[in-house]
Amino acid sequence: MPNQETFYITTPIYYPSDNLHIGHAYCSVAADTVARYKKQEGFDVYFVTGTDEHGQKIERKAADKGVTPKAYVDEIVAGIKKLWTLMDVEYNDFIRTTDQRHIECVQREFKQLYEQGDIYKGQYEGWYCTPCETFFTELQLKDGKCPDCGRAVERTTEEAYFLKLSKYQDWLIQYIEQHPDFIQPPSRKNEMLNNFLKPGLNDLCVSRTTVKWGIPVDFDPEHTVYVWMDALSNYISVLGYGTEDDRLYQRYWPADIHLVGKEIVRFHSIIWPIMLKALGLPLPKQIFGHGWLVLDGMKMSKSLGNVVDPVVLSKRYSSDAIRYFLMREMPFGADGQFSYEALLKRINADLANDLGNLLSRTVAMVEKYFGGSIPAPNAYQDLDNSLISLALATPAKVRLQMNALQFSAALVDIWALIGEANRYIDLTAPWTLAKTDEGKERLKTVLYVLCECLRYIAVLIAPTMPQTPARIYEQLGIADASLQTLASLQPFGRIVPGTMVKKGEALFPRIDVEKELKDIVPDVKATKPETVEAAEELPEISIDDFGRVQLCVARVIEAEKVPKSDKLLKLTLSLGENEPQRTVCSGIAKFYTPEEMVGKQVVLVKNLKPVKLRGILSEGMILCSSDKDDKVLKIVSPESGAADGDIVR
RNA sequence: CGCGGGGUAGAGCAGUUUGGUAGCUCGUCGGGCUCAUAACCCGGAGGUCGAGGGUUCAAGUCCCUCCCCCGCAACCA
Repeated sequence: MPNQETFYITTPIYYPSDNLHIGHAYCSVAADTVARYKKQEGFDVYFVTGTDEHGQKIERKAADKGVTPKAYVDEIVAGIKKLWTLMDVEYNDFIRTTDQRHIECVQREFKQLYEQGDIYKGQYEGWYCTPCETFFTELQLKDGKCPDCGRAVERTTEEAYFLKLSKYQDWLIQYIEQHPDFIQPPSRKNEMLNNFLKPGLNDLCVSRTTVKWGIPVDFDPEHTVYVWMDALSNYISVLGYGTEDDRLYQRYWPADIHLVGKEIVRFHSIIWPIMLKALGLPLPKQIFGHGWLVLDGMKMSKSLGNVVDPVVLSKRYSSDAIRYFLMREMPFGADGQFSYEALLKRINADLANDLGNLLSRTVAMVEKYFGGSIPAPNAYQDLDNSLISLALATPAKVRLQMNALQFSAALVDIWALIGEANRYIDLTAPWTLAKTDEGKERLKTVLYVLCECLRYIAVLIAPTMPQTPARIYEQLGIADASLQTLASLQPFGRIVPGTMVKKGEALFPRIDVEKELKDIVPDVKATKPETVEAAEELPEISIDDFGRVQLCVARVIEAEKVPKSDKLLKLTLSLGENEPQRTVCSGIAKFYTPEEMVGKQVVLVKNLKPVKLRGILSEGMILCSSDKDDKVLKIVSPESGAADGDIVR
């Protein structure tokens, strides 16, 4: 055991602000499938999942419910663990960022990095939403407003700690280029290099004073460790890194695979390696970014009301069926379509018709023609040999695909064997053979070969479908565990003749798709809310408030497209003889050409704080009307007769 | 010219590295079989391989140009 090769695989730690949907299940099932496969291959596997429980969103959700954040997440986490049990996701450990072991680990790391100068204290500048008491980055803002409440935000600064990403940038670029397998699939690697690393990294803000629900910086308790530094550390805190008993860490780190969604590849392939490098620790061998399950071409999300609940699905069909579908339907790495129709068709075609029926007809024939006792084969003929050689070749094919995380392709290879076995029955026509004595001798070989193929199939599907193999072995009468391993697939013919089969229930009963679709499918189309959020009403303001906004008439004297921007026009405005001209960038390029803007009179917000947009200083903004979806946009202009510079009120 | 992915039969996809009769699953039509979960097996119909141009004896595959979709980034004062 101590010399056994190890394999450490992780899922992301999920954010328990709500119950998980099928997309999360997809990721965990994939990780579990790999873990099981590697165990089958004889690796000493360690598989970890968990939850990322800190942050404002949870703090607020808990407050809304009138419970403590911990109580709130406890409940969700219990649900998540139940889900994994239900779906046979068999992890070795479940790390919660609220675990004491994790908290201490993060604090130690933080302190070490601070002491060695990789974390320093600076000023964080961001957009602050006062009612929500939250900082947002430029990116998080929605239409320049608070993404949570939709109200205006203001530019503010606070004291914060920063991680020196910039210091390690060149090293990381080189590392990624020298280790082509580090970020997979390759498209993601290119994305990281071109979009983030090569343009240059900004140091990362790793603490907040406004967030309280998090891990305190122990030497400066005003500060809370912020998001990624907290979350990413889970992969080593769960192994006891830095504690007295760090045997797991010693044994399993570095991880073989961090399986993550494509939206967080960035953090795992930039921040995490830099953290580890700074700590002097080895890097994980691979970050694999998988795609999303999309429903009707849209990303699944609560607000769209198109969330698919894995609990409902697993209970209604069987976790094996759902797992099979998830792993079979999408090429891993790319986005995949989810639809109930596709799910049900897969279950019927692949599981009920091909696999289930193959077992059913084989066992039935052994019972009918040989009283349930698997006969000893006679000499193999060409037909037998071609099926046998396919069976023998399949494990290697599967191995190749599984090691590349191509689950779908691996299952296709297994199903090719199933298909050949079904064909074999047709070609050998056992029902005809059974009619003569000579034929019956031949039939012994045919049925033996079929049973043995089914055993192969059961072994090979086990990582994806943990429940089904036992049901196949039971019907085949195979009780010997040593005949249920990958190793037992060499040589062909390990089933002991005389083994008694026993017909059981259908492995996967056929589903009446039409009827089922009517029954189960929540009317996604109907619940897809067109008006997801009604325009939020702003609070009343006084005339004085309004008076603080200085508006005036201005005339466009020059207009040009801002390079590299889809939406911006750079306008030069005249405010009359006595005022200097102003430059304003306006997001109207999709609606107005520069030519048609020149000469137009517009209404300018004169005392707006200037900002740089695309490197151009914009001194004010011009008023426009637009519909809810920003599909229609019209400049607000005074009627003719107004002079440039006139006040608007 | 921001980066990346994609556009192949009604649907979902493979094939593009190393040019050489366009393939798989589902659906559809016809046939076979009766061991089996009305399952299984065989065959047919259905494709200008996003558009245009080029290289070549030969292009889904190589080169150029363009269009469309998606993701990321940027950005909408």
